Amino acid sequence: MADRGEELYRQRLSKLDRLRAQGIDPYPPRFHRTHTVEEALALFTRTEASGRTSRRRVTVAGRVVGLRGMGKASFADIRDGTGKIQLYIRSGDLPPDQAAVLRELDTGDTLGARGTLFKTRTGEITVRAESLTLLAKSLRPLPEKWHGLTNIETRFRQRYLDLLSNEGVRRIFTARSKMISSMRRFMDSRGFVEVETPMLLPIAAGAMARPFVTHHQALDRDLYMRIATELHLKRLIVGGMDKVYEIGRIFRNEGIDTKHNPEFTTMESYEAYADYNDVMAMVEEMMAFIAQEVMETRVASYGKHAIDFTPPWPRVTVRDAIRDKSGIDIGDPRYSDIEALRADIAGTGLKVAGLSPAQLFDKLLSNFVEPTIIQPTFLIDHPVEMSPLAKRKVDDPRYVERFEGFAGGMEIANAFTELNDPVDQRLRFEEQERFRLEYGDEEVDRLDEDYLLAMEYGMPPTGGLGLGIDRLVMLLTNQQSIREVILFPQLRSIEKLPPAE
RNA sequence: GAGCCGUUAGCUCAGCGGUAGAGCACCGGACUUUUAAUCCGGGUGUCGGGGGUUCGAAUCCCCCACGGCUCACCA
Repeated sequence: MADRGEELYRQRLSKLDRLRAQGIDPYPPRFHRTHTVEEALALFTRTEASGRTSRRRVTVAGRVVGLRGMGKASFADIRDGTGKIQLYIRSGDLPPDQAAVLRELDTGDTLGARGTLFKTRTGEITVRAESLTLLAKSLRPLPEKWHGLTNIETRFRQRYLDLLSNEGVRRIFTARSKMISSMRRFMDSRGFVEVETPMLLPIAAGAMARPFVTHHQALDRDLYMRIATELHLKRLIVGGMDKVYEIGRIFRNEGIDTKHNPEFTTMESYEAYADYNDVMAMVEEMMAFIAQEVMETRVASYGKHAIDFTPPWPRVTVRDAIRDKSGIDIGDPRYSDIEALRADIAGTGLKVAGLSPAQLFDKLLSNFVEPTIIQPTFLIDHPVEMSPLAKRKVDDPRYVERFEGFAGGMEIANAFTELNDPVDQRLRFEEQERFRLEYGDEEVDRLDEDYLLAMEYGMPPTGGLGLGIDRLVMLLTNQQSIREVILFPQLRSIEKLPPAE
């Protein structure tokens, strides 16, 4: 970056020199303001309303985002985290030793100002500055004030510029923060205990995904970044922590697109003596609660749609949904031979060569069903092959007690009545390992002996939940790309190539 | 991983085979209630990188990098 904007950069460096020559520290260590911008504006409004004529004195600070010189007077707009206020600066009002501050001032600088509040002829609340303190000189120009910063790559690579110039971006991340707080309040109020479990693991299990590999030098062994928090949370259920949840980052070594980032945030919860019906009811309530608290409505605008989170959400079995949308009944006895199912799916034009049974079911769901689900809906009772950690249905062991919550065409929740039969669990993991060998499916779940050991001590009947927070934020802030709701989304690094010979 | 589109000044963009442009920003000057301040003067550039075609390339062709969209994989 140092080779760009060289001219502007040099100009500002020489301003630093001139300031220091005047005895002004362009980066002083501290500055105490008496009011935030928001507080200063409120103070004036209150004073004015009470009919008092005395002018209130404030000290405010912020980044200079606008500068209008008028000869011996200047107007500067400064912005802090709470808002924007105008300064009216008459050079004659300033102490002589501050003349250089005004003379060398640029947009982008951080400035402190003391002065009295008044309203200009055009009705804007303004601080008439008696004293200016330069707090941090900026050496780089801000993005253009009118069009702002729109280049998507720059917005993500230099997110601070995006946040400075695009008001809506700040709102998205404020909403994200509020949603997570709101979710915590909801879980805490129901007696859940928030916990933290390891991110570096000897085996990446608990979900179907390809993991990142890393290496521990002292142990001299490879470790994996977690792909889910599931298995550790269930160990805590075994240990008698009956209601636990974790909000945290997980990592999946897969493609990047508008709905996927390699690291993303989930909330997983496990509740002893609950089943998937209880969890479904909790998810409905939680989503409506968060939407109401953060957006002050249960109906979110998403693209052309209005998504209504009000409970109860429709419940549709996976079998019915697939049959209605694709005409294929995965419960047909003919499909006990998986090749018959493969042939029929191929008949719809989808590519199915080499796919495992779980991948075939997923293909049907993701192509025929998921994109059509706009309003919040629970798809329930998945085939056992897709769900190695879920308990089988008592009346039909080909299916499990599982649900996925969909809205806006995206999966946002995945939950089941947890499998607590250690013998069946071992068989399921072994079946997954067979799928891995037979179909080369790197994304099947992995056998985790340490987890099986925990199960063998006995886990009570438990309802578990995984919820994608990034996608939830997308839905509630009306964003079509996951990169818009992650402050620093993954991008390729720019590597400078040496000049060709 | 594949296809399509894009990359020009600090920012937002035009130019698409014949001397590199505009607005904002920036620099110099005028201006004591402006607010996209205004007025006068100034263009600050490896046209993403490399190679090729051509008398001549920002412009046409090829390769590469990065980004966006669609698809594939996934949540």
